Amino acid sequence: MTKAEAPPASERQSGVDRVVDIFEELLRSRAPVRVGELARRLGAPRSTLYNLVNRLVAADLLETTDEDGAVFFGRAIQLYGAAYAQTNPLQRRAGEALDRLAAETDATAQLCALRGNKYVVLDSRNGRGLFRITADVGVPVPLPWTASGRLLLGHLSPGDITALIPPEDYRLPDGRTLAPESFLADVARAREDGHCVTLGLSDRFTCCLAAPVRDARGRTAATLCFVVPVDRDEGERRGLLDRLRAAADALSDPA
Amino acid sequence: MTKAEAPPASERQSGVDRVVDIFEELLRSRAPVRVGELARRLGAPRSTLYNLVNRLVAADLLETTDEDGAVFFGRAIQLYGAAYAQTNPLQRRAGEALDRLAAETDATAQLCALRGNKYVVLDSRNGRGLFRITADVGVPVPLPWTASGRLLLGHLSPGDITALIPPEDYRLPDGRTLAPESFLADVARAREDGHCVTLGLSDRFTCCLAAPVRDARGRTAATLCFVVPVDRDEGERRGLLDRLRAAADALSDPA
DNA sequence: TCGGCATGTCCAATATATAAGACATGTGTC
DNA sequence: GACACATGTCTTATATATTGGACATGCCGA
Repeated sequence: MTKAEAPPASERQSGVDRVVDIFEELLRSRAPVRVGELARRLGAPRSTLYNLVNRLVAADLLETTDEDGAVFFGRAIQLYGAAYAQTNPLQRRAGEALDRLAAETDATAQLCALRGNKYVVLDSRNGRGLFRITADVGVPVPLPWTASGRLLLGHLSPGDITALIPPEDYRLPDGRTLAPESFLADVARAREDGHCVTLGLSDRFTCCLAAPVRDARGRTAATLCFVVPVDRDEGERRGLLDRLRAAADALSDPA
Repeated sequence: MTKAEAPPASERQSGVDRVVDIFEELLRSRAPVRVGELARRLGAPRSTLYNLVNRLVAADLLETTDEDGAVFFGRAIQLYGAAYAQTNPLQRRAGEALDRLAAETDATAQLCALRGNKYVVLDSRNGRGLFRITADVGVPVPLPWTASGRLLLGHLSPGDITALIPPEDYRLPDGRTLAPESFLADVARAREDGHCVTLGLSDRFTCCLAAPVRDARGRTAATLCFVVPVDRDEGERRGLLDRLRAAADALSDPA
């Protein structure tokens, strides 16, 4: 879907498709990029990109940074995103749920989903605790690194899962490599349990708790999750998990 | 800039420009729209819009609603918007300031700016008070209806201002019509004072306090504002205004 | 039952947007 | 100074995206 085609693509391409490529590249980069650099990364002609970027800047979908001529997303996109967050039923209701969860528990609460073959945070609220563990919305993360990843794949067969996940994604940030079979077992258990908890997985000091938001067909459309320090005791975790599951169930479509 | 061209435009048009038009129309509409309806509103050929919309849906920039085939912004746009909010210096720092202001005062705090010839809320935090006065991000509002509007026009001459604002925008929601000269005087005074307060302007029961965020040239690039019930006493308002001005000054570029 | 109106897909023709390259200008390195 | 490399603007051609219209289908009301 959002599989980037690398430089090789040297065919004449449609403007809209190029625009999509520009947006995806800017999301990856998370920082302003010069037009020439953008052309290089996309394997696109410079003249084309100048043309497109100028049009997008005029429409306020992109902005040029004052200092150098680098471009990034513009104000219009912010407004479009806000309109989406307010209008999309799941996103809106989840946002309210996150507000409550973060306020009541002082933990970081997030809405997560599958995007391509990665996990992304769609929305997030920081608890008021001292340790503000804050993950970036929209940054792709390997599925095996996360509790939510185990839930989001619940509807896939083991074959589909191994086909989806690139081998390098089993290597955790701390260098350990997860056995694919072990991950498949995690996915199966998460489906059984209806939740998933990881301790010190993506990072030695954090505990992730996740619960599935299901669509009308019972598949995991998204997850709600808490990110807390690992040192919280078993009872606290239990309480957080209960809240999380209740909130996720309330967001789920009726079976 | 974002001046919509109505149906008359029956020339052959570029795909990217059509895409921009689609986005702007969806922002205006704030609800999913059928493709045929979209074509009618934009004065564009149906076949073109089906082509473009299908491409945008595939790229996740748009989503089709399950029930009917209506389309609206998609998840990708949400991620782009979040990347903007996090990366753009003003937007990011303002977001943090809003967090603090809303948390400390239990009022609704907003970041506002000029977009075309209207006022828009760019970002907003609700106070925890009982009266959650919540304005929608991205909805265009006539400039004379707002305190921020008076600050945002500070760098324009009276002639520019009257040229910019359409006559109907002087008519307030309650039916009263504001004299343009009176509005010009308000703008001048707001510039003198370095802030603006309105009581029961856009709505009988709300008080708006606004302070300017200035760019390097001293022009008002945006405003911070509080929205509170009118019944707060003078002293409270004074305190809120002081906080607001301090926060706005901190966001302003060094003169 | 029929007619009117909508959606969504497909096709062929032509106006035009994409692409390639030249050009002027600026900048840092040797 | 000369060189290599970057940016941003223009111009021209040709591959193709946009467009108008036809078509199949479905829904609603008379």
